[in-house]
Amino acid sequence: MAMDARKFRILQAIIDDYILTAIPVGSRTISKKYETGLSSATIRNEMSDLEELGYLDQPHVSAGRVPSAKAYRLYVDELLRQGKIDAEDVEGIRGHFSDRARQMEDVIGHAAQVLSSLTHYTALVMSPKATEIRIRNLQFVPVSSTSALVVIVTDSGIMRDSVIRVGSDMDADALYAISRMLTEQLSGHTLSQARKIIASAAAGFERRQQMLTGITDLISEVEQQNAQGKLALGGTSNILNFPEYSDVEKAKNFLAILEGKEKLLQLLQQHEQMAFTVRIGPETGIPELADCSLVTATYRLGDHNHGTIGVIGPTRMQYSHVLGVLGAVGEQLSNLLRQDKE
Amino acid sequence: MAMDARKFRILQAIIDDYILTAIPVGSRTISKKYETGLSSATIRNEMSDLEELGYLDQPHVSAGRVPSAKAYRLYVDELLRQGKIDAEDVEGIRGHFSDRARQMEDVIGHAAQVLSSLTHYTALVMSPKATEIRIRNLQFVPVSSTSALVVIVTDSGIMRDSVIRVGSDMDADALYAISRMLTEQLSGHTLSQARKIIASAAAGFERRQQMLTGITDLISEVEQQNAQGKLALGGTSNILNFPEYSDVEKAKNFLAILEGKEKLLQLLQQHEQMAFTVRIGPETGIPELADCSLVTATYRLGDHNHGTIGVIGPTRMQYSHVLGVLGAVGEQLSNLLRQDKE
DNA sequence: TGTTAGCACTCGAATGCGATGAGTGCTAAC
DNA sequence: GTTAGCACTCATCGCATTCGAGTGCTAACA
Repeated sequence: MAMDARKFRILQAIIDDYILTAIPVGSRTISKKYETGLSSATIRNEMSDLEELGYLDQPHVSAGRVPSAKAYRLYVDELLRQGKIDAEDVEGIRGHFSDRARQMEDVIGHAAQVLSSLTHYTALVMSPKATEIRIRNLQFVPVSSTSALVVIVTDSGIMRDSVIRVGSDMDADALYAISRMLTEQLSGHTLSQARKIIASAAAGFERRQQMLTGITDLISEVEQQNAQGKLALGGTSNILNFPEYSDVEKAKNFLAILEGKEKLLQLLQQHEQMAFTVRIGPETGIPELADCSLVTATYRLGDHNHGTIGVIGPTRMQYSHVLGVLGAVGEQLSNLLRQDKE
Repeated sequence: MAMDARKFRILQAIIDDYILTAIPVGSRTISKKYETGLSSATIRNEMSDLEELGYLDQPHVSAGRVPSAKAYRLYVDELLRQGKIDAEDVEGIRGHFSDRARQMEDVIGHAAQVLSSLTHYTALVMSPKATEIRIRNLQFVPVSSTSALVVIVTDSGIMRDSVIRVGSDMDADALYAISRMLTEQLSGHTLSQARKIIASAAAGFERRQQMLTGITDLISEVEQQNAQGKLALGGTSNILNFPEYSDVEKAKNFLAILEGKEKLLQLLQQHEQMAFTVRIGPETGIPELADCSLVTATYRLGDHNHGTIGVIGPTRMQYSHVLGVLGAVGEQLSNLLRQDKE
């Protein structure tokens, strides 16, 4: 016995129904609500087969059937193969982004909000992660007589600043001169190259030791932050809208995972650079998310930089809709950031 | 009939017990667990009086009594009056803060984590809010040929940056010259003064219109952000550990309030500059937090700046402990930031 | 050979009911 | 003023019962 077209149609109907209602679906429901020209008895036989094939589970004998992770996998693969993704009103989504949000951080936070309100699931937005960042400019801004703010601008448009101590003999003009010199030296180099350059130059400037280590520290920080990206969440409490999380214990575990962002970052990083990634239940590799699915998409920012947006919800997720929204939001985000860079 | 010393002692015992167990406390419990030399019958009479006075509620006739908001208020006022606040191991807390966290944002996020893990409630940390900020330095950093990053440093040490467009005729040196000029003009002035100065100067520089509005926009943004402060949360899912929030519907409302931070900010702002503020249940003014309490404390950063830290939990909160932790963390935070400024 | 009607069977969820016991309020005695 | 005693209340628990959605199987049908 193998999977045939009819079995597949019935399975789809079951999944569609279960996604909508979250209650185990019986043979009669399928034969009535979905116009298969088949009686409940026939459906029953097919369902029995589908269960044997591992696509359906039965919570208990007198309940209907529930799709298994394997079933969702098949379902999603088919969606992706056919490109059957809900077309989203891109213009409508653009409206949500109308505000000028300047700081990268605001942008990703905002995107997470939009994404969660459009999908009603929990949204994740990770800031772009560059594979190769080059320094464009480095500048000191006087803060007090003995400290200055170092600002680094990179070609991915990411800026980062930090206060360091400088000698008390450095006035604004001296700082500017150093800024120019360092920019000239470092511009166009990657972060790790820049670190080496400073380290080798340090030999000649014992007096400026503290200042130089401040700069290398900052560069490391930029590298580090960039390596793992910043993560913004939206709609964390949305999960409580779903009956599968009406159990407080489960909800707590879920929320705890969201709070300790490490695992999420790990999860988001291990995806290939595919347009869409769908991880269903056990595929997430996190026991606490065993009955959740994670759908992610990438957006681009220039050639070397890409960020990730995603949605976490129950396995019976409205995949088609979510994929559509992710696609549209990702596109908007790419556009927005492109404009922003200019 | 009025409140006398014995009634008060009994009320305290009831509150203590209820804070610990979360189950309505009966007369027998009090007469046995707490060494009042009184029988349950006497306690019963007193409890009846306390109920009449509005300090106790009775969920139903055959259950014990539960303290009312009014009772907690009395209890907390007494704690504060007597200074009966759990001494906290300040050294231990300092250990949590050992990492050098440079950006203000990291600091407040970190503080929220520490606070929530020490109290097991949900923690709020608001960044310092200055009543009067003066500009210390304003500088442009070239980003591309037509855009630059404006960095504003204020006397409260807060920096904010934003990208603005500049004419293509502005090279690094020209930008530096303008930076110097503007810094000279604006340094020492408050943000609103600075806005006016720029506006009046704009008349002579029609060509630089775009650039100048960019700057005033940024100043407004700093003002705005500063007026309401940044808010970090910690331990949002902690609330689910308490039986009063085992009802998913209530938990959802609570978490939704946390997510839409506006109401929280409002709440945190309306406190006087007192060492501690305790708002119990209805006193929060937010229906969704009707059975929560909010305890806040302030920390200082220089003379004009103060930030707020706080904890939200069920009304039966371990007030004494929370007040102790808030005091200690606030102190640590003040120290940390003082060092940071130097 | 595939489909369907019919029917017995299963088992979770809902309902009803009495027992239990924690806790109260009241009264009367100390 | 305090306390022992007692009747009373009412949420909770355990248990039996009913209800019904859904199944699997068999036999008849196209």
